[in-house]
Amino acid sequence: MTGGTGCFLLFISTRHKPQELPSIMSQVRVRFAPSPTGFFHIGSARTALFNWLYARHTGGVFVLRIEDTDQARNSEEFLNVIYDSLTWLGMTWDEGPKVGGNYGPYRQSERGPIYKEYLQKLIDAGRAYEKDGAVWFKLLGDRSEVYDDHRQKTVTKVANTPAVIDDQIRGRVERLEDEDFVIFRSDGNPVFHFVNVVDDIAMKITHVIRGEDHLSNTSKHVELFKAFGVQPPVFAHIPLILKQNGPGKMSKRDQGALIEEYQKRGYLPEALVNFLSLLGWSPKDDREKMPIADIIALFDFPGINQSNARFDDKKLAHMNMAYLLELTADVFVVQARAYYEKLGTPVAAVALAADPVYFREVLLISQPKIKGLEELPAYTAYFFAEDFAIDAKVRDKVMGKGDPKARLAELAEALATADFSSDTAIEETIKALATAKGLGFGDYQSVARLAVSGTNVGPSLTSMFRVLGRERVLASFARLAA
RNA sequence: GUCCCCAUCGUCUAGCCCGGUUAGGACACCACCCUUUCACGGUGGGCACCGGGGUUCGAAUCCCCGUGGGGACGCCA
Repeated sequence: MTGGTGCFLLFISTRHKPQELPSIMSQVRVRFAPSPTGFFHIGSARTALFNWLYARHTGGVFVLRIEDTDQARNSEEFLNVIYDSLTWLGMTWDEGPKVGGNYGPYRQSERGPIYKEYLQKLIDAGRAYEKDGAVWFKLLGDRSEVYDDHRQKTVTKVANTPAVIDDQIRGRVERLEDEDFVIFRSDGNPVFHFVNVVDDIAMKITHVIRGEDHLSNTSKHVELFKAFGVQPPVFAHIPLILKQNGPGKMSKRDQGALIEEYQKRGYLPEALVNFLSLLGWSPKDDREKMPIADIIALFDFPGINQSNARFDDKKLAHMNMAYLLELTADVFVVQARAYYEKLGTPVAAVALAADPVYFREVLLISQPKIKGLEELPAYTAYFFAEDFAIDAKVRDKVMGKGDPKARLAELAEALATADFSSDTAIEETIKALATAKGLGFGDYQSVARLAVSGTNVGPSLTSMFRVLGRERVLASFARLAA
């Protein structure tokens, strides 16, 4: 699924005119560089997605790099969550852990010698010095002492080296002053700013697409690139995702923030990806639900917004329903069974133990009615239990109007000899009965539905009858009448 | 506090760059239609250019200032 060529890219990829785009003639190389310090959340997934989409759009390479330089905060568990979530969402990486590549290793904890080598370059150039046991990067320019209210101490600002970022989304961003910063900790481990830049150089990254929270780091990174004598990559700082309620950006602790939660709840990855792609990006026409191939074809920097987007779980649920609705019967059943298997609850176990053909029918008559797979167990529970509960409120309402017991008796008589082989056959039976009695379908429906399901919502009544079969339908009638 | 980014319905957004639109779509909400409940679908409705100054015949659109929102300010990433 390749999109434009290098030439095409030059033409369309700029909001502001870039001076020189590095590596513009060669293949695009982007990277997603998560740190395994917490569960994989919506914001990370969206950053990964935009990188992945850009790689696929340009026919470039999507690199996965693990930024695990902070030994104290990393864990293998979180690493696996990252792999699993990316895979589940369909974002396969071309280079990185598990798949390899020419610029490995792809875990920073394994790249010590490379960092030492690059550090030596800075030392040789007189751009690194030691202080308090750590190694600092030395900025060029006029230095002045300033009292910092936030940190409540005097700091040294370095000016006269305006770092210019030519951002694909923000335009030209300039920073007049900065401070020297640590690149190697006193424990000998390198720090984010340093490894991030070194690896982008070593891995020949051409475009850095990341959250806007990194925009204020970028001047530091640009200075580092310059110190190494390397043209910085193209930067694209994408808007952040704000939490649904309350102030601030979405974080791992927020409701609905974790990708694995959606996986557990049976959301379709295609729906989640489609929804995520629309958070901060627009195809500019009125299309929203789109196959991934179309998103890839249309995705590019000019379509990315500058303002932050607030997460909306209702819209995600709607997107999920739209995808669910168009699954073929076979795929839907496979997905639903997988969901039940992972669920592992008693209710799920009962359903899975039932006759597969029966289970399949139950699923299929429910498919057009539900918003998500997670509704299924409660929605269909009565299909798998003889003694399902009767909703008291619904019963009082239904049984309090007209003569429902008489209707039930009439319907039982008619169904005793009726054809149960198809929905239409059952429908004809009920309609004939209603006509004969001078009544409507609705007069029989509510009480019959209450009898077979214990509630007032569910699949089409005739479908339920067909799937349940005559015996169970009549038994439930008798139970309600008793 | 300092620095940086941003600003169209409640929310996601189109329109802004290249001033003239009944400011469009989607989610959510309301009503009606369809209908065998509930959904789906259809039709219609309410709902927005943050404020103030400019520039201009004319500003959602260009400029400035406010205000508001977001981010960064770690030997975290």
